[in-house]
Amino acid sequence: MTTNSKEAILATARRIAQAHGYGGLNYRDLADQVGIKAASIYHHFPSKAGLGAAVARRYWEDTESELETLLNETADPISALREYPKIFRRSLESEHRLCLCSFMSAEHDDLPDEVTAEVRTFADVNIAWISKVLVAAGAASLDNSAAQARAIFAAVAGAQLMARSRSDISLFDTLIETYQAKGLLPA
Amino acid sequence: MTTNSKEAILATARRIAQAHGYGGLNYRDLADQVGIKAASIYHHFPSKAGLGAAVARRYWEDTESELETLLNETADPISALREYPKIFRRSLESEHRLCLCSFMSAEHDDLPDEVTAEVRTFADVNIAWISKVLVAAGAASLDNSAAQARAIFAAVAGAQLMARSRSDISLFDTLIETYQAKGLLPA
DNA sequence: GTCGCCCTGTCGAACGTTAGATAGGGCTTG
DNA sequence: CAAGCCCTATCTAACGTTCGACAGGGCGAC
Repeated sequence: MTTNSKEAILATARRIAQAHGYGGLNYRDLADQVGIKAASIYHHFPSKAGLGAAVARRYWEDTESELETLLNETADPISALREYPKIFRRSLESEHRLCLCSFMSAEHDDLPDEVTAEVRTFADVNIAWISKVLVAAGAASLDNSAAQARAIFAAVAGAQLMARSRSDISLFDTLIETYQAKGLLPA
Repeated sequence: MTTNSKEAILATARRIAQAHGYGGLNYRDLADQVGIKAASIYHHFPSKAGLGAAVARRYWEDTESELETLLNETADPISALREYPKIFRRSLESEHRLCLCSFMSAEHDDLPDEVTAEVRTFADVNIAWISKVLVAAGAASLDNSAAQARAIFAAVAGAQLMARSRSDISLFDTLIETYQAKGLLPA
């Protein structure tokens, strides 16, 4: 039961932040959901800014390994790219949650610098992966793969945001299908 | 000077909400920027939920007339569509502000119902306009124009969100260019 | 072995600040 | 005078944060 609290705090804070943002994350609700008291959180995370940064860092670390697993376990790069939007879909499936990076991007002006840095890294990780897979699939050249990767990332994030605002996962699916029909994503 | 306060409150609240969201909008800062006292706002808006709804409603009303003007003053529908992303670009230009609808979509779970309804209408207004112009331009058929319009709206909103998180307007421009290159937007 | 010490994890209680909201009074305009 | 508008003053609730304390385990000194 010792170090489990720290992991439980991280996981729960991530869930809350995906639904309510950094500003909507508060120590009392977080502590309640973890099953400890608010003051106890300070033993593991000395400030909200540090907690937010730790949550965001863990978020992109998890995403990074998830993306690598996806690439390794998929037959070819094109199939991996086809599966990519499902990562965002899964957030919607479980409690209408948003990509942490999207929410925190909106909150950009009110975020501590250490949090902003981790949010930026999340986008970097995604873009680097998409870019790499695009090149491997022969769907983009080296000099324009980054631009295409950014477009894919922004479009998928926008689709998730819109689907969430309508509480309609099928809207996310049709948006992705339209992107595919237009050639922004591989069909 | 009578009704000017109400308009000033609306305009200032809109600016604040575009930068900090509904949750980041508070009566004291709003009153300070308007040049009155916080309690005075209650004379015009009896609750924060009502204020938020009024701001969002005014936002889509302004956008609706702006879109009609754009369509009327542009030579052809295709040109109007090409100009469409510039509406989102202008928000970025003035103080890195986000589309109010995007910010409030992220905050969806914490929004009063009356605010959510207005946010939804903003998206509806945009999609209806894009859909109409797509058909007029012959760029989409009647039965799939709505899907394409939704994809355009979501992608442009995503581009704005991403550009803002990097504080880089040129990133927005290159994202739009990539959308155009892919045929999601008319080139 | 056991005593004393420190470290870890958690807690209750309170801090100062700020949130939205209210009551009541005083201008100004017609 | 009455209505519209804005004020001062205040409230309750919630925020992040701090503090002192307590339980339990590990560990070296005696």
